[in-house]
Amino acid sequence: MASRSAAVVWTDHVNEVLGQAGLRHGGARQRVIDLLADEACALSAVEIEDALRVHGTPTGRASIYRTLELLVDHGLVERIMVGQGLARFERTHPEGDHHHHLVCEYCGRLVAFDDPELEHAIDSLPERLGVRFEHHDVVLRGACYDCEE
Amino acid sequence: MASRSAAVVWTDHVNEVLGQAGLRHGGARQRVIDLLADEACALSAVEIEDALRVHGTPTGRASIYRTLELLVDHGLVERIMVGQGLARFERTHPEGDHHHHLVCEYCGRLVAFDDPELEHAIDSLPERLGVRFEHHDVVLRGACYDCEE
DNA sequence: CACGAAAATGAGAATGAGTCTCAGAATCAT
DNA sequence: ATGATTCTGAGACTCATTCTCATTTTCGTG
Repeated sequence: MASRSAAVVWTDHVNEVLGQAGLRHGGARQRVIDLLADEACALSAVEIEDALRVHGTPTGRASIYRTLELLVDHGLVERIMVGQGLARFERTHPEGDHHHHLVCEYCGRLVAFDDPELEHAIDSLPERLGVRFEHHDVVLRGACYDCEE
Repeated sequence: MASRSAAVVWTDHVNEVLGQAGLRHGGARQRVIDLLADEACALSAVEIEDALRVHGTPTGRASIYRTLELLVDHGLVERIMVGQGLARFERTHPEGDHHHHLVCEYCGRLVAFDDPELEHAIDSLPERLGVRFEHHDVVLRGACYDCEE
């Protein structure tokens, strides 16, 4: 059996989760899902709106935001606050691996990284501090590889 | 010699740093500084604007944002992005100690915490990943002590 | 297949934090 | 006291995001 691409795996997973949640199909939602499936990097809602318009299928802003919120609520997409009131959205792996981001202050790019030591420090925080939390954002602001002088 | 309060120490430090930077005095700026000195918890720009108006000294929004940016640039105040495009501002200790925040998703409160293991993991990130960064935000979203069920 | 209740959609108005402009007021070295 | 420079603030503006509500689509059921 040929191995299927990560995009297809993710799309199937999304449709399964949303189907189990009792949601109906809809054109706008599927368009956003398909776009996120094809894009590896994090998109903003505005970029999604523009991409769909350019692709020839203008889609209402409200539907885009609704879909993104729905996907975030179901853990299918991660919302990354990159500052200045702008959010970017990126599909998550069904396996639940986790990574963080560096926002380059020079070129604006978003660089994902993964660090077991950091992850361990965060995971063990609840017991050390006695707090409970569902989500955590770690955003570094600095220079990406290309913008190092 | 009587020990002076943290607020006074901070205010003196701010005025010294700004004086060395060759800035002149100004009423609006001093009002924002005094308010931040008296408030231990993180304030948003809107809260500062409201507090000054209620205190009987309405202050222009532009001056408030200018002052906050100035203080952040000089490392005297920390900008905390609590999500939804809202920033909160909190004075830093001159000694440069560092802490992070938990945003309570139930009551909206901001709880500061301090954790050496997490701090170490972050501090050692640049050499492990080969990136350079100036700032980092760690924001947890969950339940504060009071909102635990 | 047709019906209709419930869900999805989208155009555009509304919101709200933050930014910008620019004319007038305040500061301070001389 | 002077005047170059800095500070201030009213309000217009930006722009991502949210809201409204009338219309369209979906899909289980008769």
